[in-house]
Amino acid sequence: MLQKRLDYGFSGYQVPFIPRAARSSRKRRPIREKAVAVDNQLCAFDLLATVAGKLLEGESSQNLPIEKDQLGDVQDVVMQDQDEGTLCLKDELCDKGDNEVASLNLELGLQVQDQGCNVKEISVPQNDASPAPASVITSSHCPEKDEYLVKMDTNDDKSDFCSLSRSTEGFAPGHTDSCVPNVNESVEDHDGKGEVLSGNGLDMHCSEDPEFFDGNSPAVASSDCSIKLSLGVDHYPCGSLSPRRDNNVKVVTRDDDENSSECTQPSTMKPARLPARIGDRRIRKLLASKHWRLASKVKDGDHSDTGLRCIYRSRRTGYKRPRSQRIYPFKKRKFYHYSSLLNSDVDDGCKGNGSSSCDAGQSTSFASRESHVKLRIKSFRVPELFIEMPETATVGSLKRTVMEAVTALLGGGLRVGVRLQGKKIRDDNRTLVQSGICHDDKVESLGFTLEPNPSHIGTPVSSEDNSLLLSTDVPQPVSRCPTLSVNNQGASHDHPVRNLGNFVESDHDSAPSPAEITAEKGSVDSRALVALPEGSPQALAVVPSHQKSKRSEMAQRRIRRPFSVTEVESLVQAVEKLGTGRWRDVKLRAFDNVKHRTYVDLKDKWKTLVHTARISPQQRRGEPVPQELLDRVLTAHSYWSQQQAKQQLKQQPSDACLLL
DNA sequence: GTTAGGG
DNA sequence: CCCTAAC
Repeated sequence: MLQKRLDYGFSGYQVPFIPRAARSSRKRRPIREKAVAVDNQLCAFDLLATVAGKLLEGESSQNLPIEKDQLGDVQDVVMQDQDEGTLCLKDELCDKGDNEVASLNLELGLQVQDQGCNVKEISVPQNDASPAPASVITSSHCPEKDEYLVKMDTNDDKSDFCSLSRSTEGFAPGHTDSCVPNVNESVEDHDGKGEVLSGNGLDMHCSEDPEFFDGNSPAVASSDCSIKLSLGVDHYPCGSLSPRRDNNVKVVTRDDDENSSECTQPSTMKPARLPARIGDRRIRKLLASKHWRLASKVKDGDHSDTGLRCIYRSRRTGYKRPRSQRIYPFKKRKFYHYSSLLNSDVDDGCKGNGSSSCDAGQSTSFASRESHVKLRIKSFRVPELFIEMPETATVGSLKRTVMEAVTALLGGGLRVGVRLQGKKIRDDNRTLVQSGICHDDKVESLGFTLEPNPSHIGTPVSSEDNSLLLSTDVPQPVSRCPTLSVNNQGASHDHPVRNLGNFVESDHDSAPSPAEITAEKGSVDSRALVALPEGSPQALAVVPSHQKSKRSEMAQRRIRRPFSVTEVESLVQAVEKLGTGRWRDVKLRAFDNVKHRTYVDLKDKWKTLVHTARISPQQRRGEPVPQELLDRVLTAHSYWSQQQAKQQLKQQPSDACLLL
């Protein structure tokens, strides 16, 4: 049966939780128009592209000028009226009545090297709670003409999946203007009418209705790989698309942890060759389980777009969390735009045919002839970024921050993982044939993931500019724009007990680093790349987008700041002295100058320390705490527990007396 | 505002 | 870390 991919909404790279300008201010500039212009004229070079491209050329991102036209979408939303770093975020972005959050949208073409690797999409999941690592989802059975085909010699065990041949592209320029598919239509298509979402069937149109894009109307979009085409690079005519469109990487924001593939612009890039991260900014992913939970309820209950909802559900059986509420017109537009392109191209292929026939054609076309394996990387998923900045930060710094966040993410030690039928292929020396990556049936379940590179994890991050610290807890425009104050390192108080001097700058130490992000994502990467089984309903990705402001309405969750060993040491020492139950004193004693550690935090930490000390070392996670410390924890805990018991025993009699 | 404990 | 009850 024909599967179609219905995707909803995310065709952009979003950096959530940056307060967005209020509607009023947004109106000042016709975002939509601008976005369209940018889209159609293809003049908005991806920031990402810029980063990656420049980086590939050896330039330091620090010196990367972010031109306006390169940041089309970003500035449309956030950087209004700004002239390089003079506008206060606070003024324009934070102190607004509506709680909407801004989204930095990076979505442009990535014009990197001509590597022949087909990166169809980079999606940035929104949901941090789903630590889905970057992932590449590939599918080889149904390349469209605008895709790159990964062609590999099955005997070449040294093959880099990026060094592959690529197919030509053939975008019809005329399609660039039509981008919004009719939702219902798409739904029907998916329902198995076997009609390929293409040219006519996919009569997309650009809706100029802002509301349409405002996240209130679910929309659909792209054809999935399930649309079978006969393969072969040769089949496809050279693209007439503008050069800019070529080698396009789409950055898509997603907040689900589900694997999904999306058809977007073909592109090339060298994911693994990006330089090391820029580590001096705090980037952090936000864990907000409760928010998501809440949003989830809303999603399930409030959506009346039945059709879409159905699809949504059927598509995402393992769905756990709501997608982003922050969907913006331009993003969708672009997305649809891409979709239409792709879909229209499908026409030329085996239109309306089931997958089987095409698959067969494919397998014979290359496998038997050249013993090559052609892979199509349908989607790259890059972990989401959360950025937090002080409201007083300048727009210029915001730009730099975003730049660095993206750079850090892309360049910060990502490696490629290969999965076949859900199983990780670890042996790099095996040939494709040996690994079973040679028959199309297998290739279908082949997936690539962008995984955190172990060698990069733990890269120390330091910041010399506190005003630019990135962190994650800023959904709320004003209330919590963190005051990342510069800790006065020299201000050691004359406390009776040592006030861990190194805690003073603990904002640095414990602030999340890009490495942390990747690490966290990686911890769950096993789910990240499950190749989409053909015909599986998950080919659909329709996302309701109503919960737009649900999250922003809630107080944001603080960033997670794991206790360092030093902090634990200090905590233990204080508790040994003061005992449990006097957390305020503990705080004052040992963490007085550490703002982000409240006495509740200390109490919680002690709780977990006790627990940690009781479990086997194998069960422990995170930075290992020296056993010596854990022993002290247990000792102190038991001691003070006894003391408390005694206290109560003492009081008991008196209480009895009082009662009498 | 603190403390304690569940989530 | 969050949330809350209880103090």
